[in-house]
Amino acid sequence: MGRQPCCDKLGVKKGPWTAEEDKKLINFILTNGQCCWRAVPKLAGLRRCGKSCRLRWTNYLRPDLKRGLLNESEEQLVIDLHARLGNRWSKIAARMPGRTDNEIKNHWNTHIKKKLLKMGIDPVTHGPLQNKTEAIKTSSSPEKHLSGSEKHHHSLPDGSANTLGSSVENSSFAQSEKSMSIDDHDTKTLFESLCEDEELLSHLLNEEEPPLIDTSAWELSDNGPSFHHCANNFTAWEDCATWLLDCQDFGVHDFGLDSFNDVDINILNTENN
DNA sequence: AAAGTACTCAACCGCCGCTAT
DNA sequence: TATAGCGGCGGTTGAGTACTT
Repeated sequence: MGRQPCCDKLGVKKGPWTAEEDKKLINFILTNGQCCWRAVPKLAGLRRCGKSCRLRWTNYLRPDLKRGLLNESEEQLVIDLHARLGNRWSKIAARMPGRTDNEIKNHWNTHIKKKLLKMGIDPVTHGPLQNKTEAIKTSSSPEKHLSGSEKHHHSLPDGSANTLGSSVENSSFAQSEKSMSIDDHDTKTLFESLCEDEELLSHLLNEEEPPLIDTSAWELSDNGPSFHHCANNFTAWEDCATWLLDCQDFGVHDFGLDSFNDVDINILNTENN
């Protein structure tokens, strides 16, 4: 015998989440932390599959998420990581604090892919386009067209490997520096440190599991509290929940935290009243 | 102003590796 | 050891929105 089914498929709600459902999920996770997702719907009083709850939380409700479009330097980082890792969006997202795999995947498909094609770069191989129409047809899944080491050292048509360094020198990155905001600068610093980190670089090139980004160093704003406990470690959820509730009193934006949108803030306000 | 088209992105689907039973 | 659920992942879909004609 195997395990018990994760959820009763009958009576499970699908489709967009309501504010009420979000509220229940947020409250539950802030109170109990991330436990087994299978149990979450029942315990939180949601008629959702555990999988759906996990997705909603990780892609939308998580307080450490950045919001808004990726800036130019983030885009460049995605392009570069994609050149190394292919469509492994979760791996790419792991190197971009505050961004989700889904978000990066969407952005790749809707913005970056087109941008690269426009620039005459094949989004699959990250080399010069040989045949634009062919590239468009096959751009969805790099790994399917590459095998073994090619996955990690996407060869250019001329046989030379597309290296991290070559992307740094890439003109679009240089251009992006000119119009860089403070946020851009932070990401650029991250990107540069990535390039300078020999150990990480070798991990990337060898497809080993790279050293995890030290999320303890994350600072969401100069003035506000950092997310030391919440970012990737949910063992201190009581602290996290307390801090989130504190945010209501001071105003979330005062902390430089735009992670919660208006709906989220309303939810917290309602809960507090 | 209305209709048609293109775009965006949240959410679902199905697969895979791991693991509990 | 076999079976089946869980968690996670990448691919895809479709409703809502923006833009164009």
